[in-house]
Amino acid sequence: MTSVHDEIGRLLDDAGLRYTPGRRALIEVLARRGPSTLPEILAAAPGLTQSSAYRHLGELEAVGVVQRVPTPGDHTRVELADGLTGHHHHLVCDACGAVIDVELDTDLEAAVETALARVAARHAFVGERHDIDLHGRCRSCAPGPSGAASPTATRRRS
Amino acid sequence: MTSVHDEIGRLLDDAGLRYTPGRRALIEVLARRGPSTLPEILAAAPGLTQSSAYRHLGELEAVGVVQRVPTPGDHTRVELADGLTGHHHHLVCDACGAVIDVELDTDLEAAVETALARVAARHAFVGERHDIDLHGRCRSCAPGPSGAASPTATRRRS
DNA sequence: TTGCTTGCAAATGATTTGCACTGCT
DNA sequence: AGCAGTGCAAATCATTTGCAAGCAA
Repeated sequence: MTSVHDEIGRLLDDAGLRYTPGRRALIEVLARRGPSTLPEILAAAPGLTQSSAYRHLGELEAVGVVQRVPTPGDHTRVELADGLTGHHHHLVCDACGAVIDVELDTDLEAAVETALARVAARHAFVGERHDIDLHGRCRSCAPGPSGAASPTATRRRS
Repeated sequence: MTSVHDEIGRLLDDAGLRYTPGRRALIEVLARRGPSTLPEILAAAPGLTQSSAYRHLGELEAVGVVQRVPTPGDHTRVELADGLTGHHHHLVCDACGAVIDVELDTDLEAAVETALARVAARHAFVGERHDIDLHGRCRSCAPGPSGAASPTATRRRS
């Protein structure tokens, strides 16, 4: 596989940036764990500094390699951009902040796309990308049987 | 109209809170302007203090009267909860942060709901509420003819 | 060498909170 | 009296940024 790395390398290069080991480490963490917060990224990538990680995310977002995932909680969550991983949506746990990637039926996507285009036009709004996410409780945070275990944390300051 | 205010008053009362003029002012601003940031709320509601406004939003959110709207930018945007205004979605301008409320076709909503329920089940996820939003450029921020005017501001720190 | 990288420490700025006081009930 | 509301000022904490040193082209 001419893997995603080549693609990323090219995107960075086009912007006059280098695909350094630091950035690569960050990307690999995102590829491995999916939507993550900065603390999570730092924990998964020993050697990365907080400031550098933030800086990298900013650059990578600008270049279109990573994108923010809207979630509750104090930390911004980021993931590899749709363009690299394929279009998908999210199941967001409002209790622990966890995010699960999911894909929807093509026909449905098309229907949503069409409907949004219609309302957008009505407001002279130029649409670029749609988000669809389901908020609720993940397996670990849901009440009842299954996992009454400990949520992965990440709540608001209380 | 037994207006939304009664409903809100009841919700607050159930939580042992009072529907004070300060809270009412905040609600009225949201009802009037739709999704707003705290600075916008303060500007529209003379007499409200920043700390009180933040506190009110926290309580009102907990009681289910207001909800956060996921948007880019530094300030959290809030609006009256779906339960009070009717289910709707958003057109989010990534340039100025403006948010426009829109409603989608009932059939489409149902289809999305069904599809999400299916994937949620697959992940033992308990869904509660779905969000659908279209990101792009609002009339004022879109390039080209129409309004090459000044965006309503509100960007990231740059 | 010229410019992109980065670590460290200091700065920013949105949001939260402690405390004291006012006002319902 | 007893508890909720609220302003003010101080505290927090995620995120950003200045600066100086390291490295690749």
